[in-house]
Amino acid sequence: MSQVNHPTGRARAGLRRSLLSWYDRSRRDLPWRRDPSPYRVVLSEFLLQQTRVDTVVPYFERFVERFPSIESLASAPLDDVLKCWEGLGYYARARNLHAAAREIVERHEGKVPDRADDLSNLKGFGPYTTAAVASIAFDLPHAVVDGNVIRVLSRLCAIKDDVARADVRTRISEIAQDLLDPVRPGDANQAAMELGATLCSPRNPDCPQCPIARHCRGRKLGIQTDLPVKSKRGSRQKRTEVAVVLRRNTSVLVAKRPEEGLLGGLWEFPTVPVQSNQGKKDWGNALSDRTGLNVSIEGRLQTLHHAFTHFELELKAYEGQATGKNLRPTGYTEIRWAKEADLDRLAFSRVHRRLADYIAMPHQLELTSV
DNA sequence: ATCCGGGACC
DNA sequence: GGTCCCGGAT
Repeated sequence: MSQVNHPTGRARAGLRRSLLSWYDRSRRDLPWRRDPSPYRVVLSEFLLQQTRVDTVVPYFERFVERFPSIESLASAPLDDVLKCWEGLGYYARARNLHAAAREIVERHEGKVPDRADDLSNLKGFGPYTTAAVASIAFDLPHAVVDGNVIRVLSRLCAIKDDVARADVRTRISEIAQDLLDPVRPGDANQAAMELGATLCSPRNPDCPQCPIARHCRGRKLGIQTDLPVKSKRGSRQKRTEVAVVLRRNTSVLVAKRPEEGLLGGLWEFPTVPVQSNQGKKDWGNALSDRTGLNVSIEGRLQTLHHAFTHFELELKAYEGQATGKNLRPTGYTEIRWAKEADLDRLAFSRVHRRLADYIAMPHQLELTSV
């Protein structure tokens, strides 16, 4: 059952040539492609983990402006990096990027290592990012395997097995490595991903425009839109939390989440999980425990919805009153009264940023927010 | 309203 | 295989 069903010999040479010449004609003009210095490649690849190009571009521009070099990134406080990352999601990536920059400065004289095994020892460098940086920054022949490549190759080779399986992933990696153009590995990798991101899209692949359509077994069999086969993700559970906006003069109470775990290191309005049989009294008690103040819940502001990977959050925001002086965070690393005008300086998750924007100007936002 | 796509790390 | 987010498509 190990028959070769990907292009070899002259077909492989033709496929490489068609893919690269399509890429040379059609590649998107992206900021990190204009100057693919190792630092810019590293930065772009971290930003691109789990995130689309269009979303990343403005973040990339802000990052290179704010942190123009590895050294400037390494010497910055993590809070500054998180602030720059705010709204992008998967905040562990920001922590990993920051840690990797520090490792590069401390152990590699500030130079991004130009060998795959050194790269893979850096924080946040998994198989994909290692191969991407090695090939794009240093022209080393390591094939990348990301979601785009999996889609392109499962179609090209008509792989009908569940791509969640480890053995199927291994097979796809081997095919990617075998097909990789050894002369221009960085461009060949980017070409494969670009093809997946543009023409070979998940729902409506534009096969007539595809430079390698004549090699594609999936298309020949008419099953391209059924590939790749992946096990379905289960339905997401729902969670409900209550957040409280506590004011004192022109300040608002905000708290910082622990560095590890969900939304690690981000600020938020004090929040507690709630059960359906609880009321304002219970929420106030829980928020008192969390903050060290004596909290009572008053009027409802808004209910916000937010989707995480494996649950959906319903966040009920209330105004409240607090008495007491001593702030004692529980389950937070820090808690403080912040001037409303200073909320912009702190890194919030999307959902708490929306709440912050709402309390700053409720009249502009109350009609449009959910 | 719901689903889907996208890597690292444990 | 579970934990980590958000935007865009449907």
